[in-house]
Amino acid sequence: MSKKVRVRFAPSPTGGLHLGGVRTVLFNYLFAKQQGGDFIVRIEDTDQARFVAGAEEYIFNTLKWCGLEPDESPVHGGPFSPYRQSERKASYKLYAEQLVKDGFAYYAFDTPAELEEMRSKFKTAENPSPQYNQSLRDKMRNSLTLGQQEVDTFLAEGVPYVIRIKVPLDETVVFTDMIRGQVSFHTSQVDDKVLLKADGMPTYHLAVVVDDYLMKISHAFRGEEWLPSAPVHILLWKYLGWEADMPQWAHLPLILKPDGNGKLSKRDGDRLGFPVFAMDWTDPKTNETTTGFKEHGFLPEAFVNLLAMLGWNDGTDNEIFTLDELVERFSMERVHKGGAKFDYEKAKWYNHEWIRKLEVKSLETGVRAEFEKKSISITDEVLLEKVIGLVKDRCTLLPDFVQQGSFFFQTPVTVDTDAIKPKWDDKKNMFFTELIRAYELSTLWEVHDLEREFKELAAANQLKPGDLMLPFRVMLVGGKFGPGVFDIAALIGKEETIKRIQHTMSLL
RNA sequence: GGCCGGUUCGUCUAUCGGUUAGGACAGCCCCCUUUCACGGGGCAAAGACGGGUUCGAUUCCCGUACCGGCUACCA
Repeated sequence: MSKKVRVRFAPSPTGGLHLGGVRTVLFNYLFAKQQGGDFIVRIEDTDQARFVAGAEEYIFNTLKWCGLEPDESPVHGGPFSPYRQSERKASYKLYAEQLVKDGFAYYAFDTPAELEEMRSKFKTAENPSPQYNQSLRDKMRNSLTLGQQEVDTFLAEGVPYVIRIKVPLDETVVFTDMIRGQVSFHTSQVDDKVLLKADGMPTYHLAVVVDDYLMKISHAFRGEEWLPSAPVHILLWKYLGWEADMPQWAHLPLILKPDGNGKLSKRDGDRLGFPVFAMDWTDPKTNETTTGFKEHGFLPEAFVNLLAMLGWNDGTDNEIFTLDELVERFSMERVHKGGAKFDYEKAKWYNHEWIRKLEVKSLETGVRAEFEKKSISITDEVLLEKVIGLVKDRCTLLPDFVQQGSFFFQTPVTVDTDAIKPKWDDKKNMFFTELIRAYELSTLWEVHDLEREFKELAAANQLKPGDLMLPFRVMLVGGKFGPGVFDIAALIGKEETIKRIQHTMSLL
């Protein structure tokens, strides 16, 4: 029996969850579920300075909306508690000290000013950013250059220090990435990364390795931006003596800006007018709100679907998948290596397809919420369902339902009489006056009866129905839009239809 | 600058050495629709460049170019 699959998503609560982040969760989830394994969410809140209150809750709300509920997490519990790194703080220090004892790491007492000085001193045109590495560490104040006694004194006196990994001089770190195949780095290019910060918190490098080991993580998926630090992590797995338990790595391609270059950032959304976060996120520090896909009127099914297709496909022409279908079809082998530019038009297309695909019942809650946002309360459940069924094919985003359907629930506030006036004459006036009378007497109020009566009356008045339908439409909905006119009349009822005709005629 | 990664229509992509290089979004045209849409049909649109390997390269190898990532006591 093979080792159980355990995949973790490890967000840091420093803000909202953007597209790339949610896609990483998605792929973690898909792989875990497909393999019958566990999907774990661990919170990496080691960065005190950037930690934002409320961000953790936001992350779990997002996961919930997307339907990606974890098996283990700080809020769901699990056998490897705690799942917050801030609550695991004590153990990281032990492992860091163990590494020092074994000669794989060292104490460094350099102050930020000294580091700054080193960087400017060794900065050259060829090397614009000197690293704290094999050659430079001999010139700094650390337990490699200082005498044992001095180090002990510093430690005893509480002089601030960090623990850095001692990267070997001349080795090649080779590993297999599930997406990229064999990747190798020469250690001369890897710097002595800080493992334990002066505040006693671990850096991501130490924490991710320790936690993945302790939580028995079998597969580690993360964004491609982590590829360069992979050798540090692999060295750590080795130095901690856990090499046999090292997870399989997979570095996911990045999601890029639609225009220009670079990875997609939240600023791009504001700039280009589309959401980049899953849900609205208001940063309590700056009070700035970044809009989300949810609030833009995307369905979670569509959001998950479009994210999955940004970097993966099943090899067929099929582009529409449910979450369950994705779990079934997903394969790491088919995840792309290259980054993908985000295309908002295509994203909207996915939502349109999902609105068409979903049944009226499943759309009801979302549509009702859109109407409520516009202060249109809906009391007639049956009418709502009929309206959704009638207009859903012409809606791309949820707010479109209001545009396409508000006039079913309330009399249009404004009527675009300018669209009628130029061609309005006595003959038409007479026709509509007669139409009101005919409809008043009508006992049947069905679509085809309404249409038949309308056309018969038009013929009797020697008018072309085509010239009359536009005015009729404007009278009923207020403008040149909406589904079939007789469908509308049938749904809003006799009384309301007549009322709207009369009202508009009084304006002409 | 260095290291690592990537490169097929404008965009997302299919292609397991032999194809008229396929699909989708966007664009354009036509049809449907007595509104606006939806929908249907069609058009246009791609293998970065240069070398190899091979009977044959989009596909494999090398180089160049371009793009991206990283180069913090951030993740």
